[in-house]
Amino acid sequence: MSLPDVERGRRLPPDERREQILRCASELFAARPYTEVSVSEIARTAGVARGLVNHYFGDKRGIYLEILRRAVLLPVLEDAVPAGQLDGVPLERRVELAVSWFLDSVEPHAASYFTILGAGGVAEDPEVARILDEGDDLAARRTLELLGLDAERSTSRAAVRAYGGMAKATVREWVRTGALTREQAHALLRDVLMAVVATIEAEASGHGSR
Amino acid sequence: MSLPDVERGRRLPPDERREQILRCASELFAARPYTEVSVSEIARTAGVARGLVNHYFGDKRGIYLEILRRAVLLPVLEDAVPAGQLDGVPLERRVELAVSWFLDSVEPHAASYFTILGAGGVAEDPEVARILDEGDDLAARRTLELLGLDAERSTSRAAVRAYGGMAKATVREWVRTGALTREQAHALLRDVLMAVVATIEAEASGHGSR
DNA sequence: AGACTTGTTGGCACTGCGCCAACAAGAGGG
DNA sequence: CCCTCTTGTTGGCGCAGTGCCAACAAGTCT
Repeated sequence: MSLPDVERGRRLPPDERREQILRCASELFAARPYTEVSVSEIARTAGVARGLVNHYFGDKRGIYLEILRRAVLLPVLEDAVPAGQLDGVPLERRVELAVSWFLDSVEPHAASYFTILGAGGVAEDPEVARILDEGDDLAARRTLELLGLDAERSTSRAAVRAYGGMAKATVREWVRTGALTREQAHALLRDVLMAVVATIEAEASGHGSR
Repeated sequence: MSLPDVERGRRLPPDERREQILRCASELFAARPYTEVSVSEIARTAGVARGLVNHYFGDKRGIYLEILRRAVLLPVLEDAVPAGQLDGVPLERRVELAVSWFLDSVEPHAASYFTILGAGGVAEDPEVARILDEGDDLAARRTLELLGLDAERSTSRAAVRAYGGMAKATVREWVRTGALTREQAHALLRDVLMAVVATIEAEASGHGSR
């Protein structure tokens, strides 16, 4: 499992060391919930003294937050669909694209994603909530842009953020439970996103206010 | 905040004592996340020795699980709509009822609910996951029954469980963030549930298999 | 009132965390 | 090539929180 500790005491440039510890910790947090991963274990895995982890991240929570931040933003940021070449594309096709994009980008990390997010312990921490919200909001903006809707309307974003809750739950049903196939998950998310768009547009035109 | 410790050492029948500790712990867990609540604090609040909490619940996780179980099942079990008197009611009206029922039953506990559950809604502890799944599945069954659909089709339940993810997220946008009004939340959930029903029915008739 | 049941207590041993003073790896000047 | 200075790194200390258990005593039964 662990090699005979590659060269203890070896000096590394701070960035590298930081990154190395972060990688090790990331794997551990992806495999086991927050409380069951000890700082000692992170240090041991990284071949480093316990104190060094605290030195770089201050706090166990600190290193967790950094990992969480990456895990949340990573699927959002990677290969977003270029918004330029979508001018003539009809709404229904855009919805299809949004769903496919989401399922594709989530699939590889899905397993570990839930473990990191689950975090039985610190789930409610306001800082954690902030990071999660940030990720959800960014994803909502991307989605609205891809759909050609106004990403600045706060109620629209709220609706899409809420939709995000279903998107995650659907992935869960697909990847974890296996209760849905990818095709079923896709169909469900597609149909529902169409309904969300319809509701958003009704809200926007019908009541007219921001 | 805390009274001058009502009668220490007083003997109570196990059920009562257990219930009392549970109530105190429940309030604490509703106000602050798991890690930040100590067994000592639970004991102090209940006016009881630390050891007694362990005696009744074995384990800090043990008492948390019991509270979680209640928090998850409570909104599901309370005043479910009597399924008998729904024979002539059209689907759209049933959907309205389902959404109202959900929002009504969740509203009072919403604030503490999210603290106990945590932000993401997905916990990693297998036991925690089991409890959450159980609650979601029960809610999905109730919803399907209320809608007059087959609650035994596993894909239907999966779809409604996924919808539950959006329902929770929507409540979050309404109660916590304030980004949606109750009316907007209602409209959104109603329209989306209609779409989910449509997808379920298409899946059920179109591909026909269980 | 005495003895017995059992709800209750408080301290012990252990684990994991954050901190910090001392250490030494490696670069740079003489 | 050695000495020095910077700073990445170490390991142990004190503390907090947990689970356990043997002693204790409240209340009951005879």
